[in-house]
Amino acid sequence: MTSEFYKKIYEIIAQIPTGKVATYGQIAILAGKPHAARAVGWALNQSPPERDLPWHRVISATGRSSLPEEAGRRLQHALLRSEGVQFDANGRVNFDKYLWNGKARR
DNA sequence: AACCTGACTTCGG
DNA sequence: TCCGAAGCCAGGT
Repeated sequence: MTSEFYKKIYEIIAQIPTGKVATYGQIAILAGKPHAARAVGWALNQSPPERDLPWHRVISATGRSSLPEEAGRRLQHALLRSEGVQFDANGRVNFDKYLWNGKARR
């Protein structure tokens, strides 16, 4: 749990700017493990609320929400929409517009 | 240590 | 475009 890997993932996700989204794979790469996309999802699933992580800005490579439950997907959709991220008719995000470039701000 | 599971990704049909 | 199989990682049993 308290591994450096997790901390790194949390660090990275915390850097995703408002109005942008990132994929699990992208985060895995930035964390130093290009093929640990699934582990990233795991980390998020186990992430403590007190971290105040913008988990909703993390979506699958297909541009859709990967949450297992309908309610969760709706919430994520709503949160992103409130930040200005638009979804197309198929419920997918336009990466050309909203994909995070991976650069930390500040 | 082996096996299963999951907020993933990629490739082929 | 959609579906299924295979590959990868960390955790839990």
